[in-house]
Amino acid sequence: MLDIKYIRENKEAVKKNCELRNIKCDIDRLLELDEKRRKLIGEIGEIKEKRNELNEEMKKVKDKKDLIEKGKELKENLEKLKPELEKVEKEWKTILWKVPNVISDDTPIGKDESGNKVIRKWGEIPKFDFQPKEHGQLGEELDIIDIPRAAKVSGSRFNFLKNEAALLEFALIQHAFSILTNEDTLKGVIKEVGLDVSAKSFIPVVPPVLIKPGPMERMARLEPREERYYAPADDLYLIGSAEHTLGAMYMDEIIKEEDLPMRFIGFSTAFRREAGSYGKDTKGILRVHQFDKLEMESFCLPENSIEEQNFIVAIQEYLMQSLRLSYQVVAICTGDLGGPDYRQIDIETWLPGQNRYRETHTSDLMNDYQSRRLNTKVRKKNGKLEYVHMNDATAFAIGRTIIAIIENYQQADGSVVIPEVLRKWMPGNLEKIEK
RNA sequence: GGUGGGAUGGCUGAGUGGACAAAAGCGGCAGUCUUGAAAACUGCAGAGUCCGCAAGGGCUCCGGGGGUUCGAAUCCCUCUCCCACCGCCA
Repeated sequence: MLDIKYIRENKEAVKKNCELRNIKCDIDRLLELDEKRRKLIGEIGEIKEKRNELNEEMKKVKDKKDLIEKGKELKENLEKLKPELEKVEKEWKTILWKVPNVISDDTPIGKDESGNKVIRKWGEIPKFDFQPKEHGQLGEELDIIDIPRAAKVSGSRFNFLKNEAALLEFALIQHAFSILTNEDTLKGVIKEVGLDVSAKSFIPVVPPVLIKPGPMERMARLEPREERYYAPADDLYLIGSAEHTLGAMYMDEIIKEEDLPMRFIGFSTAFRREAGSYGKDTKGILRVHQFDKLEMESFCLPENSIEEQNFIVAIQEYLMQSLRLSYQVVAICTGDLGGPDYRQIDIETWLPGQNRYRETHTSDLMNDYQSRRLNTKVRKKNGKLEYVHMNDATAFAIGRTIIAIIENYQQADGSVVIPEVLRKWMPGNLEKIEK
């Protein structure tokens, strides 16, 4: 959420920001409620002040009868105002939590995803001297992806990853962990793109995949609720990304400045209901209810957060380059940005089976939007407290990365070559997936 | 699932109806001493929110919510989490 003081002082800018982002938010109503709220807080404060004075007197006096009467009267007045404040505050908070984040200067203005801007491309679009197949077909022919049987036992949009596909998943995990936990490798990445950030390595984590509604809401990730799997018997949600539990890890905590940046690389399954995406990407495993993902989460000082995101994107690119997959880096425009985002950058990877780029990575810079809700702060060296800035980003969405590998590395004979860097993580240094 | 014990500031921990924003210790910051550091000594230090240009002042906060009372860290109810033991279990 935004600082209410900021909204008070920048009413028009906040309104315009909502418009740019296609998010409906009644800012006038919010400020009207804000005024009421402050007035009530003042009135209640005055009554309580009187009550406290009365209590002081009470200690000195022997005959307390009159004072107790006075106290009762104050109590009555107080009881009248309390529910009023509660009501106002509830609506106030509901609107306040809906107000989207401000945006970075370099976020493109646009209505919808058509306004997104390609910032750069890497790699050649591969040319085949045969008709390249889609991953679904390849997966079936090679007996590495089984969708029909998954449909039988779990329903649509599920899959069994088998044989080399299952092994590829673990190879990708090992590959990513070996890079992100190695400070020297990270130093190399920083040097190559000329950034000025710490090379501190990422802490590997396997986080919980169920989360309580409170922390989920404070991550600004509970909505859209219809997108979440929910276990009512225990009042828990299944996470849609490791970000949800990783980001909430330090809620209600104060981090020391010298411990920042704090970087995590989490591995977890991600669960998505994909409500409202009927008929979209129904072939293959591009859009599924359950997939495994490696996710980066970073907490840093406010002044470093843009550079931190640039670093994170550089890591994403390094990972994709290591697999020799062609991609484009896309700056997401105002109309397509997630509500909590200050700046969002996606990576889209070339999929020969679809003959186009598809999203494989996203990188969200939230600034203090989440940390203000989560109450995650940093104690600066001068003793002052500030909200930390938070970044989250995909390292590998494993399903989609496997799609990219098998489609880009397919051969005329229907086999798939395994990217060189992954072979050492495959049993027997496997080079090729064959029928 | 059962029984018992807990949750107090950055940390440890005292506090069982008005004296308590809360002892003490550790840690932090500043100073004295020192060539410098350590030690010792002295002093300063919670967070949130509201009013105010500011100086300053008010209110709230002792795990969360509710209640009793003129008044609650303290009494009652409830929830959550933690610890110990038992049971079950990968």
